[in-house]
Amino acid sequence: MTKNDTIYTISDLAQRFDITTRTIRFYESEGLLSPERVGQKRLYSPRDYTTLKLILRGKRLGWSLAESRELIQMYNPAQNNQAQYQKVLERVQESRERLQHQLNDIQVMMLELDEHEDQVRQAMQKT
Amino acid sequence: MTKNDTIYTISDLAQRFDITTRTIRFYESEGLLSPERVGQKRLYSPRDYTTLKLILRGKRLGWSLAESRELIQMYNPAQNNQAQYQKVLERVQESRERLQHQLNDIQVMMLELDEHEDQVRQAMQKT
DNA sequence: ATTTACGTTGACGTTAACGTAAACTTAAAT
DNA sequence: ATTTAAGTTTACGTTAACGTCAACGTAAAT
Repeated sequence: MTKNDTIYTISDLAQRFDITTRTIRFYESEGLLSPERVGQKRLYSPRDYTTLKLILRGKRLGWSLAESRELIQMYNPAQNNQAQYQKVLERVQESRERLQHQLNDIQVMMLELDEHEDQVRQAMQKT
Repeated sequence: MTKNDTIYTISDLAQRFDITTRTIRFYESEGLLSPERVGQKRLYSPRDYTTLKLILRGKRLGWSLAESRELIQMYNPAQNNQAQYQKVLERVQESRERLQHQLNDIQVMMLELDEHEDQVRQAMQKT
């Protein structure tokens, strides 16, 4: 078991993900991140890094911060009994279904783009 | 060439798409729809119907109304010269790339869900 | 004739997701 | 010792995408 103990400052993360520090602090205030503190300063772990990556991926798919928070909590190993585990599995399934729906929407959109490109090309010929 | 001349009232559309009439009027005010008028009343064509479907599909993918408006204009046959056609083709390509990126994000998310489900199931076993 | 149902145009309110600016602290560099 | 750079909290501002009235028009049903 190797432990990756890289540590990021807030501006580190801001640069890497091309967002502002304000955004990162906002996510924390919304309960999506909880970095360590050394005095006043925030210090971010690799775990925080991947959490942030997850949030931004969610944003690109139109997920709200509230939805991403659900996802994050789902990934957090805070469960211990069977009932909790079962709930997590249900949440996983719900997320999968949402993604599947989005995937379908994308395919439809792509088909429409294909058709339209054909039409445009034909119209170009006739000129 | 068969012509589908079905006509919808605003509440027709609202029911079918499970949105409010306010939303439909708002989309019009934002330049996404432009229904016919009979007196004061708005009347929607099959074309308006598919436009609305496109808008809502976009929303499920996190597209802004401004982005959907671009799409809609792209689909509108208002172009006539080669330069215009060429621009449309470029727009089509940009949309495709965005969709492709989103599709990739979805696949990554799904893989992570798979992995996590495995982990949860293993943890359940050990109990 | 008057409910009733559906439509219209303002206009102000709300929420999510930050932006922006002020006032202050702390650590490193000159 | 004091700039300089990065960080902090607090608070008000902004934008997109509608929600929620209010006040009114119109057409069909009783």
